Amino acid sequence: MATKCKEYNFQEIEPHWQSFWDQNTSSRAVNTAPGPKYYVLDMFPYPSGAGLHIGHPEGYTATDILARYKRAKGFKVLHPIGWDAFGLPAEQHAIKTGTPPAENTQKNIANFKRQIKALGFSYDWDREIDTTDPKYFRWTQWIFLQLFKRGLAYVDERPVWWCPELKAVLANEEVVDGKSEIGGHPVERKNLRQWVLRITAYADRLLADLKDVDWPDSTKRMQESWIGRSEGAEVAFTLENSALGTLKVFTTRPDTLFGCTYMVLAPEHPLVASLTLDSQKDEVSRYQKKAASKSDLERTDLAKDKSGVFTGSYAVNPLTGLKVPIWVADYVLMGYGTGAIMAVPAHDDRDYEFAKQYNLTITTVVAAKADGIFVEGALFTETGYAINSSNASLSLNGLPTLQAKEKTIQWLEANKGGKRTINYKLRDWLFSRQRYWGEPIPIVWVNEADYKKAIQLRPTEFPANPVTYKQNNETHFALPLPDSSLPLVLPQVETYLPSGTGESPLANATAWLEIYFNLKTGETKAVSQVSTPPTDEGWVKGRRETNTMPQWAGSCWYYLRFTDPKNADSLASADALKTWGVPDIYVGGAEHAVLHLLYARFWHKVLFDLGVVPTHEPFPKLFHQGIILGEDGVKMSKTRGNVVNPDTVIASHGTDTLRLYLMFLGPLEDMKPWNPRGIEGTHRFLQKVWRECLTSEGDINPKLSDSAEDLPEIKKLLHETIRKVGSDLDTLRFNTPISQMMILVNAFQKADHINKKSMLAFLQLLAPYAPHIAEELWARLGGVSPIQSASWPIFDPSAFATSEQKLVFQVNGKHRGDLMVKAGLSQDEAIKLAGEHAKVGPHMNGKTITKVIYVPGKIINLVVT
RNA sequence: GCCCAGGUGGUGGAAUUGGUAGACACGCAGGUCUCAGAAGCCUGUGCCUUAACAGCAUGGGGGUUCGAGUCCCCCCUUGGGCACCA
Repeated sequence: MATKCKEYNFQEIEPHWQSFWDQNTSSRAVNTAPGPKYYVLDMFPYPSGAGLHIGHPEGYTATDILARYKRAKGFKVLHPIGWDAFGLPAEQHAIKTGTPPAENTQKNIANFKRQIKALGFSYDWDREIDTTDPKYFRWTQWIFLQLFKRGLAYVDERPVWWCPELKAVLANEEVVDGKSEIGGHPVERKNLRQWVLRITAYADRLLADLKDVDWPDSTKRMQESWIGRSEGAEVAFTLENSALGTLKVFTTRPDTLFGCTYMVLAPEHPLVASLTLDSQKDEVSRYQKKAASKSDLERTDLAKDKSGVFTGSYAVNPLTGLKVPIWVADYVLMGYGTGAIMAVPAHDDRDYEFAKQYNLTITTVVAAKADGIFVEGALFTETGYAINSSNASLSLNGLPTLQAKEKTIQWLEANKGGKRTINYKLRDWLFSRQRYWGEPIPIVWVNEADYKKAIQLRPTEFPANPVTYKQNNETHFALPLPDSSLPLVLPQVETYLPSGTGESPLANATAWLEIYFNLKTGETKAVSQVSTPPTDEGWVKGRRETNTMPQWAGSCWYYLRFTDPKNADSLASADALKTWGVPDIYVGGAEHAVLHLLYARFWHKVLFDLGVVPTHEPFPKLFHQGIILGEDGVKMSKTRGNVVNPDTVIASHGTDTLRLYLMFLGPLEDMKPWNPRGIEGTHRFLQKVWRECLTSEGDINPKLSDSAEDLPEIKKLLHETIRKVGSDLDTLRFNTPISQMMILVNAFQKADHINKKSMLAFLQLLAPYAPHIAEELWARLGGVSPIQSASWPIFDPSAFATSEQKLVFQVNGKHRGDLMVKAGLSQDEAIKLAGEHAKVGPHMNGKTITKVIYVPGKIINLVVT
């Protein structure tokens, strides 16, 4: 039932239809519904305390348009939303106020939900998910255990930001200019025990499978360079002190091995201590200390000047047999390759710069041309031809770089001096946070004897190699919780402040932390509440993991949960996954181009290997909406005071106007400034639509006729509009259909009568963009609600045919005039008309036509001299 | 430094992929209606000059073509990403 508004009263109309859609479950996705499926997904938001800003509804409007369009086209549509609700701000708020983060998070979710509902998005609210809900994160924990079982999760000492003053580990964003964000205290790097996921094991597949997804090229390229695959060789250099074994390096240019005149170790390299001669000890350890105090950022920031110290030791170049000095320098990173390099100063900028600084030998072994002419001691980093590169058993001279590489690798492999290797920039994923507000990691630490007992009882749940760490000479073994004891929920704590030892606040939740654990049943008892330890078989004593998961965890698989959000037996049923699969389109900001999308792909591939999901990629098609800038052309921010709140716009102009305007602003993918004045244009458009349908008394406009045929121009325009709206939506162009609809309505306005069916068809085209007004007018003109259940209009190509076409005249390529001509005009007739044309003729007078280019119905170009 | 995407009126943007540059809208100016205003409607609006024609114009310069915003080369510039990855 429509409202009875006389004027376009959006404040009445919008809530009215929102509750109608709610009651009619218009946007519910039904697994068993007929028709092809269409799964359209937004990147779900983090429900911050600040509420929605105008950037959220931009992407959400686009996906809502697609959802409504596809429903009208007969698809069964899955269009869900949820909350990525673990996160640092909630924790910081909890520390400040003492309110449990869960409480504040729920408050923020309620506010986000209210705002999103006011925008009229057709989400299936029955499928709403919340990553902090134990029913949800039970499966996040389950996936973690699958990773653990497959040896893809391990613990390692990793450096984190540590603030001695606050006695807390800080996240990157909590460190500003080397000081803690809170209080401005100095921070340092400190090694702490961390969980790490072995994403590098999937590096090759994460790279190769990019070819199978339809993503923006820039995003693919970012992932490619993040993974950073490079081919080369590992070369083992014999050390002068043979007791120390060999020094292994990675190089992408094995062909330049003859030109290696020194070597460099990263300051953290394990061989530094043993390679440093006594005479150099002081200098080297001073250098190491200096390097350690610098953060990664500083080390790369101060990259202009190279620095390093000589260890006093030498290695032997396997090809030249010459002694090469071994240096320590922080331009070599421990985290990449082997943490040591062979330096070829003649053919690498960094080595060249370093060699110049410390007067090291520079030997040229590659020349630009095959004739071997080169400038001694110059830098040449490109590929070319090998020179000065031969010994008794190998000669590369004259070979182009590519072949020289191959030949060197073969020689190395034959002489056991090295091997072909592939290296990745990608590092394993640091997966733990020393925080309260995250998914608890479902691990209990036990001693070796108890671990062995556990393996006997539950042999399938353990990785091939136990995950352990050592503390105070005691080795702790990671014992996974059995499935039956998930979810492992967060305990209530008295304070959300960090424990002070570098562990999370969970380290203070003694009753939760120190437990007796039954290996068979998963049952637990708090040590503090048991006077005598249980002695029955299966009980062991353990300490829970105090780290929690990072915020990425919950967002790594949420798109799967939407297919079956209430399932208590699995993360989603095979049937639901088969019905809905993965999103047909995924829309979100480009700021997640690397991390979220890479992590989600990694988990998806693991789940694929486990047989849980049927596809090897989670997001076959991805689209990034651009950022909406403030009125001043700068990114919106509270401090600048240029933030636009959707609530304000909805109150003043209505959500239909807002949605339409967000799309009208420009291509979805572009970065574009918000212009508060422009919104009037789309609002006027909707008012014009209203007036064309209804009189000022709210009755059907008498110019709408049940019987009278439209004029051919109107008919043509309507069908062109049907075609354009459809084809543009299919190619994700959301701005141009609006212009076309405006052109149509301008024509409606000028016509003295319109066939009512034409107006109804137009309302269907408008409905995905401005669903409330379209629904209202549709009902007032006698349509059956909801409008999306009426099948999408089909355009009739015969309506495009006209007897007259506009022909453009050009003389020597310059536009000189145009004329409506009959269809099928011959070239000779066209030339004749050109000569007679008042504006075209004079340009031809007294000249000879030497060439004619005629595109019938479009253009004729006369070349004259 | 390297990689990527852009640069079109006063403003946001359009241009069927080599065929009328500036659609559609904002803004502005004039008109109509009105006692007056608002809303609506009509007209105009790239630049320069003009009575008019013409000329110029898609960041700049060159090229290909009958014809270039669109294709090619060089340069400038804005934004994004990476950054001692051997």
